[in-house]
Amino acid sequence: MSTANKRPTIRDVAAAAGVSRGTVSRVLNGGKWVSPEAHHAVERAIVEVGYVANQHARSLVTSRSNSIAFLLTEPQHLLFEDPNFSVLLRGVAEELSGREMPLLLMVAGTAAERRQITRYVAAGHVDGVLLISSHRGNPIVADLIDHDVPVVACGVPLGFEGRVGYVAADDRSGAVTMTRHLLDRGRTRIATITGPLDTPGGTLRLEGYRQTLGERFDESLVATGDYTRESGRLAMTELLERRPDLDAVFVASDLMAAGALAALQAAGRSVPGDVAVGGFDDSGVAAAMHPALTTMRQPFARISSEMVRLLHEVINGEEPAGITLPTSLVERDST
Amino acid sequence: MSTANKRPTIRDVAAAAGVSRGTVSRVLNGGKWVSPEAHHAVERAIVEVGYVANQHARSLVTSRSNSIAFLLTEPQHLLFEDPNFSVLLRGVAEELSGREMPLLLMVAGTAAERRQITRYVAAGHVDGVLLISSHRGNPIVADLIDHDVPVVACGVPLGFEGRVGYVAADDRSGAVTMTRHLLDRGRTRIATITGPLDTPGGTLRLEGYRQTLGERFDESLVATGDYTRESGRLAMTELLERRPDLDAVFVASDLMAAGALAALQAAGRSVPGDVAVGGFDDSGVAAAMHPALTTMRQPFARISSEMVRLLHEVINGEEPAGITLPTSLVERDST
DNA sequence: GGCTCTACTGTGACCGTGCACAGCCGTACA
DNA sequence: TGTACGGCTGTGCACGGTCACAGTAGAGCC
Repeated sequence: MSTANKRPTIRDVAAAAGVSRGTVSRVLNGGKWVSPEAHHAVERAIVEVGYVANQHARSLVTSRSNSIAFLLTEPQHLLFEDPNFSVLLRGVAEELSGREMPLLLMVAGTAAERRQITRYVAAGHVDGVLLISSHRGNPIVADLIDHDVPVVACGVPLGFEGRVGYVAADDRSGAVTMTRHLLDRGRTRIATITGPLDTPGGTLRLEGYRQTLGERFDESLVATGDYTRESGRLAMTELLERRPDLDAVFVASDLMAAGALAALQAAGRSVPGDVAVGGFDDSGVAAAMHPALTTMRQPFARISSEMVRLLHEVINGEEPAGITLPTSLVERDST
Repeated sequence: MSTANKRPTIRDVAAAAGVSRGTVSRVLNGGKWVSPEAHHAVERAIVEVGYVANQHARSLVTSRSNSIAFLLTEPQHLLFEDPNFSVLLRGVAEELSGREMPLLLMVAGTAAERRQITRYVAAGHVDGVLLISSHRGNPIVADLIDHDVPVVACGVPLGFEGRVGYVAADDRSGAVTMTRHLLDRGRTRIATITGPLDTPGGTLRLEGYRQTLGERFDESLVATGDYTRESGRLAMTELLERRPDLDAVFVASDLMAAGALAALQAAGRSVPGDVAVGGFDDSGVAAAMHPALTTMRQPFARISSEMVRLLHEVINGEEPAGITLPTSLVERDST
């Protein structure tokens, strides 16, 4: 429309259909208590005048924004490097596009951003928040809880269990599966590179590993990274120094596994000949590595859709639930 | 607030400050024509009652949403794999958080999504669109132009030049710089792996390469990929078959360069000994490769902020401009 | 015929802002 | 003293919807 005509309103539709505003509104919201003829006339009028509902007017009276936020609270280098965020974001966007609900992206890196976002969200500008936050006791989570904002987290929200809903992969049993897999391959000195221990992926995957090894667990085979590629490289180097006899390593993320692989190759160890390497996530990098990485697949698509579904439940007044989804072993060439 | 109190409105602020709604509104929108005492009283009252403006009510009367959209039109595998999108997205989000403007993420993968997004955007639910679209003649761009939606594209919008604003890295001269760099290194049989030729990064970088080689340009040294890692691997394999004597390759993206590197290593060629490899983007993968990749750095942070700035200009009625930003050579170990 | 009940329709109030307009007051100037 | 004017303030209306409520019409029953 290059003409400066105003956008058609519900009144224009009503006039075109020969009914009242109320009837049009009823058709728009489910169409109950509307006669078939009126229903039909309204629908024809809508396409005829090219009507699109004004979301602001609607939100003003319903005090529902019909939008949700995707809130990132990790330092920015992780967003850059870690493909999991992108995958989740894409999954959520896709899930929401079907419901005609826009997704607002917010990044709470600094304390100032955190305050601003809390204000904005608490003011009711979004109906709920999908939270990507892994570190224990993240203050923005407390802020959101204080303001009664519906929240669903990705991964167990350490320090806020029971107070916010979450969707998580089963980190512990995934680690059990991978550790068993390495044992089955005949490995006896299995090391691990964990994520930060104040994150669920860090602590739960370590627990699964420890629980599987039982008596054989040995502190000297444990190193900790921060989910970056570089930290994986450093941790692997450290492990090789400390325990040159290790013959396998379970790395708590694919990206760190990529770093570990580089360290192993730099040290002249063959994979999987000398050392078997198992990852976690099955993110895009896993299959592209050389050798291709055996890893635990997280069901990201399902995590996305469950997060959206659960958030809608919470928005509609349900108590926040916790959903744990199974992971699966993807065998490739590194074990 | 666990109490069910309603959110404070502009009337509550007016009452608390002992002035009228109009005065509060004036303070909120610039504060002109307000006495210092009134101004001060209103500001105190705002924090006292914890007032946050209702964006929906505001949008309803101003018919401005105070939000913009980040619109992705590429097939989803690119979003997964290509880190450039994430970097841009992060940059834009950061730029906007300073302006207290939310960013809506939309993905137009299918034709249905495209129609839905066009409807939504044309209905005025966002003030403007930051467009990530590279392929020539993308239909959604035509849709947006038809509906007079303010648009700023990332990269020259082939087929719509002059009709939408854009911010782009100087692809052509970046390619010239890299090709010259390879010549300076004493290479004489320099191949190239281009992006799709209906994208600016594909065609302009090829032009810069061709222009620099002049007489020495040879069709048999050109192969085309689609910006994915795998396509880089395939193109490199093809080039090696066709021209086993090549001693350098300029790859139009880092991700394809990663694939090319894998193909070279698989073929037993040393880098940079036998073959020098130059990339484009300086995305996260460049420094992590072995050997670390020499590449042309795109100024992503600046591209983000210029896109936001330019979009605001267009929203405010300025004619859409085109901004071209310089790239810079980052020398590492692959050349 | 009067009553109730169901299925549907129209009307007016209201959501929380911005904005045009009118009004007020004090000062400067004729 | 009257008048014009600039700085500041309050009020009514509009934005485009939803929702509660009242109202209508027909069917079924006594």
